[in-house]
Amino acid sequence: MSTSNLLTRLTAALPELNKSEVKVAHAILENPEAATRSSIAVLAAAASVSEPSVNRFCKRFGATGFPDFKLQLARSLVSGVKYISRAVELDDSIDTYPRKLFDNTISALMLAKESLPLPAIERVVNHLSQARRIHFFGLGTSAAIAKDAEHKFFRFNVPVSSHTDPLMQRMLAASGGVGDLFFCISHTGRTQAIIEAAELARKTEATVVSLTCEASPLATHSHVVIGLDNKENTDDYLPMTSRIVQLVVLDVLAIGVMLQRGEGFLPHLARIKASVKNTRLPDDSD
Amino acid sequence: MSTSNLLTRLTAALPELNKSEVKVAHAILENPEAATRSSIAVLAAAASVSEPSVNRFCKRFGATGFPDFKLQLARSLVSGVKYISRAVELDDSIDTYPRKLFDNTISALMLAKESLPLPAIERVVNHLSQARRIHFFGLGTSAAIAKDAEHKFFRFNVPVSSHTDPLMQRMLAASGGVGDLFFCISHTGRTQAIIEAAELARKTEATVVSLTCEASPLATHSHVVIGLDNKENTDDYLPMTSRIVQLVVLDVLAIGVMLQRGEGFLPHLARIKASVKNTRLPDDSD
DNA sequence: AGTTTAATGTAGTTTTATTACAAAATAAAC
DNA sequence: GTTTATTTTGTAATAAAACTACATTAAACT
Repeated sequence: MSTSNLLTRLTAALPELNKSEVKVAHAILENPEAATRSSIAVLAAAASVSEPSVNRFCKRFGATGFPDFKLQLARSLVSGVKYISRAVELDDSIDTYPRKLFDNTISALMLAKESLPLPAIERVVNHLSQARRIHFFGLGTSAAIAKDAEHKFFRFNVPVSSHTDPLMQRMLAASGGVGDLFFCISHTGRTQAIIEAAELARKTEATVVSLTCEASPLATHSHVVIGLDNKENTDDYLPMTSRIVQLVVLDVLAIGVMLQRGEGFLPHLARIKASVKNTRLPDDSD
Repeated sequence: MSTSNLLTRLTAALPELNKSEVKVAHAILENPEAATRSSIAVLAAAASVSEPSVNRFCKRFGATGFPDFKLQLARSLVSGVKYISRAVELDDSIDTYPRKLFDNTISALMLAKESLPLPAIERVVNHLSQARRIHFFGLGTSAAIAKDAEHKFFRFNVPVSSHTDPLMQRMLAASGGVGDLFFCISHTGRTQAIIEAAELARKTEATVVSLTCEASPLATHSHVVIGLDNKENTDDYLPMTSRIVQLVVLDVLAIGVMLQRGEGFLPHLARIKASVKNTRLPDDSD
């Protein structure tokens, strides 16, 4: 049984559906709660399609029929994610847009979880734990992600740096050698500065890894690619969900490296954590 | 509608039911999952009662009929596994830990969504959109969050900066005036350097806002606090889910400001987006 | 035991869902 | 640009499921 949220799947599949199926999907997304209580006739009318179209729609999504589909839908709604794909509107209020945003992020994560490129992740974890130096490259929004990655990976006893200056990136890339790992982060995979840095690094003995969108120019210049197919609405002006997914993927990589280090490594992490204690006021719980 | 679990109600009501109703209840409790997928005929047979008995049973429990009852039952069955938090273990493999991590992040977001401090968010949005200068302060992991916030808020036509240097933070804080907004980010709310910066800023005419954990020292030094009660296991050595929640809250704030600016502001965002285009390779979709 | 009341089942009706097939629309080939 | 194949959608008939009215049985009380 699929563990992912049915509403998420519905939204994700939207572009691959035919006309009447899209109508049905919209009718359901419009008011999922009501859909669980409607008969097939009512829903068909709401979507202005025939009843068999609704039935076919249900089967397409793995249900045995309409009643079974309603059941799955009801289950999905319990998880609390109701505002799938419903973009924030200009007339949204404080009572709606915060939850919508959380829901959108949650469903982006659910979707990403289903299509995680595990083999690529595994290979990158191996590269990361064997690297003698790690360089995180990112520009724009990805700069913050690179910075975050630096903060996480320095704990693994490897020299780590993050760079947002294209010149710096080029120079470092050109001087890469065996054991150097260049980790390029780009939402689009089309940012020229990053691509050029990756190209330069590829001419050396260094390893080039990228976290970007599948089948992009950056991807072709990398040894290993963690491809996240990004359905984010780029009309939204503010990059949001894609960034969160990337951050969680970096968390996954960090945990992967930690697990490779094994139990013997935990005291080291504990020491790092203890080192921060002095900078904090005492806590009742500690 | 009753929020309590249907299965619990079923068990509780058991002694007050008639013979055939008890049979039905037992048949359902025997295998609730199967019951949600059975027809009234199948369930009646399983309980060795007539179909109308099953129907009456359903109505007795507040349902409009058998299908509605099944829906409620399906809902009850998932509610138990709502916020599963599965810790990563040392013997986890590539097939388990990435999904666990995503699940943990997802449930952290679901949890946060339920207890969003909406009034505080609203007030902070007002402060942000009225501010003449915004300064994001963060140290350690929160430094990356501050950087991310900077990237998001500079789009609103306000001077924004993020600072990770405690000295810089103190100097800026001390020289704050009317219209200055100091936004302090700290997971624990106990990092001394940040608290001191907040104290300094409070002595000026500036506004101090913090995104931190409720009832912490930093919180007491702020005009407005967005408090996220953080259940993150700090034994995990790597800060993860709390950070994501903070980022999404910042997304919420950014959207909030955007909504206040209204429709007339969208062209401005479009211009910023267009300005990045030249740095990218052409895309087939554009 | 007889009567009343409640509980359960039977059979028929209505609603709901599915299937088989035909019409329409779209895409491909000539 | 027409014809042919393919896909998509709808119509109508069928089957399944749920519900209702009523009959029957069982239990409770006089």
